[in-house]
Amino acid sequence: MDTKHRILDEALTLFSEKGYANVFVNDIAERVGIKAPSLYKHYKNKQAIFDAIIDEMNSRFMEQAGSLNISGMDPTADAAIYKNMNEDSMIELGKSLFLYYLHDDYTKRFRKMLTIEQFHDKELAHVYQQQYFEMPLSYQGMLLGLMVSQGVLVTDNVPIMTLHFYAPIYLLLTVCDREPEREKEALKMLEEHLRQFDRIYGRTIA
Amino acid sequence: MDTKHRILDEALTLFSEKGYANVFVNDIAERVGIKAPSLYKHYKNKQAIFDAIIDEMNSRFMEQAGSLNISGMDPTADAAIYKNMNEDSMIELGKSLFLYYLHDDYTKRFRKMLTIEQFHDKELAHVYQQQYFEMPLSYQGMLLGLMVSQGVLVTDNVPIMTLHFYAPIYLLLTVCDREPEREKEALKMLEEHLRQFDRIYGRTIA
DNA sequence: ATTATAAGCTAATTAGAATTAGCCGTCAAG
DNA sequence: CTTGACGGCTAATTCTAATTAGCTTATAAT
Repeated sequence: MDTKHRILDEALTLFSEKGYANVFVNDIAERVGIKAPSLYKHYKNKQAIFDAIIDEMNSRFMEQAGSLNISGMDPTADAAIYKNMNEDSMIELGKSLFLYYLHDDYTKRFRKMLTIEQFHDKELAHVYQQQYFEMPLSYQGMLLGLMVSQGVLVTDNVPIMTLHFYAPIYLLLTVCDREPEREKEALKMLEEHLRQFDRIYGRTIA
Repeated sequence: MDTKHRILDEALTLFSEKGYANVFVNDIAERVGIKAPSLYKHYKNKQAIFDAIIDEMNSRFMEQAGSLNISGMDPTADAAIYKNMNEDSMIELGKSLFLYYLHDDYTKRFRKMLTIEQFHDKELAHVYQQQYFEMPLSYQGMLLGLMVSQGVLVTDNVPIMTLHFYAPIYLLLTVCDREPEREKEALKMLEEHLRQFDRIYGRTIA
């Protein structure tokens, strides 16, 4: 990774831990292993570093299509997989999804940074909203909707069912971001949540 | 309200909008209608203002016992009320609870501030966790648990049922904090969530 | 070989914000 | 009435952190 990217990388780490205003260009430079003024050979100023992070993130998200989605592939494929799954493998899938978003380094740091900075400007609030609300709900809604039309799940209100699927995941993710030592506990709740979700909306009741 | 409290009040407003580091003591003073150096007649320094806000909040929470609880009264009383309610009045109750936490000035500003500052130090993370996770889940869990033992609701896993009740409320609250103009939309989802929750766990299925 | 460019460094400079010094008026207690 | 605490003000002061200036080296293209 070249210096220019190292800067973004280290800056993101620091911003996600302390927030933009509490990170000094000096801190960033130190981590990268250069002196602060050298940063200016790569970026116009501190703000430009922040902006570049947002830009990079936007392009990553473009490729990715959906953030908190099931497999990262297209929903039709996901639904096909899901259809033939039993409860246990569904839980495994949910858990590995959760763990991916919890541990994937980039995703995680970016999420924490956005959490801190979301109130700074309207645009960031909107990015957050897209990433952790619109996109997961719409993608997962599509997926779960397919499963409903295939009779795997039963409901007359897919969006709310999707909310019931996703909201606990979101909540548990925020818990782990803030107190990583609760991960085990959160995973246990996640598992029970998925099991219960399956029982409520799944084949059994149908 | 005397100057000392006005300072806390205005500081909280500013901190909740921009975060501690982006607020200058000058901004606070201006809002209060005094000059910056005069602040130091009341508080040792900027950090002391922040600390005083946390302290005040802690004492408010002491009185309050539970944050995102049902009526703010004791759970036994709440459960008694809830038992004799129909779906519509339950939804009304849920909505007014949600709106209280969404609009109550102090609660709202404090929540936003904590959201921004939660990663600064371990202690704040813990306060956040208590307020928006432990307390609501334990209080509401007690309440819903009573309803289960009275046969109003049916489940074999009260904590998860509680998570299913609360997580969507929490998610919708964070949506409105970040984009207040979506309040209407969020309220509609809230209502559907409560209706669906009632159908899933409530009398009908029982 | 020469030169332009990229990327680093040290040493200022600038700018912004927190805090301190020190003065003044008010008012309540003695 | 007078004194001391309270709370306010203006004018420094200090600190910190971002940024700029200007020098140096390495390398790649001409």
